[in-house]
Amino acid sequence: MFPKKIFFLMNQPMKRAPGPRPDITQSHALQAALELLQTQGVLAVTHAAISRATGISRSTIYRHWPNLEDLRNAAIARAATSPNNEPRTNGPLKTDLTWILGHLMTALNDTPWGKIAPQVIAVAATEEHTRALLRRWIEDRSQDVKAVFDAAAERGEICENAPVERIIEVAIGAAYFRKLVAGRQLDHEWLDAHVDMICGLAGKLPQQ
Amino acid sequence: MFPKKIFFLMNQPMKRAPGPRPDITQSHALQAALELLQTQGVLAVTHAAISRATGISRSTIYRHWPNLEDLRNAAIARAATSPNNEPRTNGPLKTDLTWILGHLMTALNDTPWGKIAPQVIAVAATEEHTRALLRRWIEDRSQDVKAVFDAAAERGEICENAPVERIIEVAIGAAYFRKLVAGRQLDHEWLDAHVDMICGLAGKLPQQ
DNA sequence: ACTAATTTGCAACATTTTGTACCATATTGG
DNA sequence: CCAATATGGTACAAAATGTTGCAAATTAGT
Repeated sequence: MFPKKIFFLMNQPMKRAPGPRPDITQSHALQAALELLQTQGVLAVTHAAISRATGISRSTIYRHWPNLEDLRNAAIARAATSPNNEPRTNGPLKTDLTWILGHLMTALNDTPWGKIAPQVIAVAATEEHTRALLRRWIEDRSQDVKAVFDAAAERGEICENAPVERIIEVAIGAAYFRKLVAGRQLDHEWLDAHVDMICGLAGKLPQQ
Repeated sequence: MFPKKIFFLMNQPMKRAPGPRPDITQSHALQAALELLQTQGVLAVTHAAISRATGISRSTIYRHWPNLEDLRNAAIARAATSPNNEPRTNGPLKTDLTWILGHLMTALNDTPWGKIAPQVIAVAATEEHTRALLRRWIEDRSQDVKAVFDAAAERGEICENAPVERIIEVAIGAAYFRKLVAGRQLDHEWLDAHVDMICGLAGKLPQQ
């Protein structure tokens, strides 16, 4: 509030700055966009559709996002907000991996991201911002897993020359593929077997 | 030609069956659709766009595919025609795997499928035919890899209780993820390391 | 060559989607 | 109460999306 007084002293007429009203609108509209994205794909995310779903007038939606691309990007950006799942790095590798990959499993099973990711990946092929967003998401998840491996290495639990980067790629990639491409289920049985597999990779395989 | 004579003998007036002209049109149009799909995504595949690209009149395109969904499905179906890459099952596991996963790599790097797959995966989320198509493609690739593993098992090269299904999922899934989601490159260096990794999984890992 | 069947291109039109402009009203901070 | 902004509504423009009817070109069979 105070900074406004500074402006008040300037010679410019300088609008007296009536605070913007709390934009429940934007939040409400994006929520609807998110649901459309999940249930009917990117193509369904439309100014008109959101207007119908929320009761907010079409012209208002246009004011917030002047064109389709902006609107869809906004919806996607909202969906891609990473849930910060702090990796645990105390226990043995297997325990830590189960924890962090369990989080990944949950994200794919029970959050909007799981349903939206395919759409995001497709849009990323032709749209710059979405590509950056996706890259960021992947990077974040990779870092989580890497932290686990680094800690394990510190404790001497894994082979020195294990190709950690590749192993991370496999650990995350297999989950993505199974769930999003092949359409198969991620459950605890899968998780246990997957973690075992990954642990096996890190422990042995002398690079040959 | 002869069967028509049979119809000629029937009492019905029965159209005299002038053969349809060779539909270069359909083929030409789909080719353009494919290119649009690759370069600009599903959204760009439009009757008007194809008309502009090919010179074929808009109404003709509409005659072949009465609406957008049909048109896009046709373009996708054309892209998803599997190149039948006969797996080799003679040599040692490592050699066979390099062969078949090399084919997968090539498909993702150098064929339309590599660029289109993300679009297909996204559409599959809401469209039945596309989902079936994708499922089929995955199934075909999995069978190729499975044939290699089965032969290796026959020769006693892999562990009895190795989780072959999961290993296949990892072998293919990692490639997909690396290329299509993470946007990283698939090259021979990657292939060699990947095959080593997969071989390691099949050979050891006594299930614990 | 002639005929019948079919495909194509063209133009005109209807409908929906997408986007813009303006104005009256409601809401907000001071 | 005032000034500034957000909203809702209507009207409109432009493009995308389909539809229809007709003349011309193409094709297979006779």
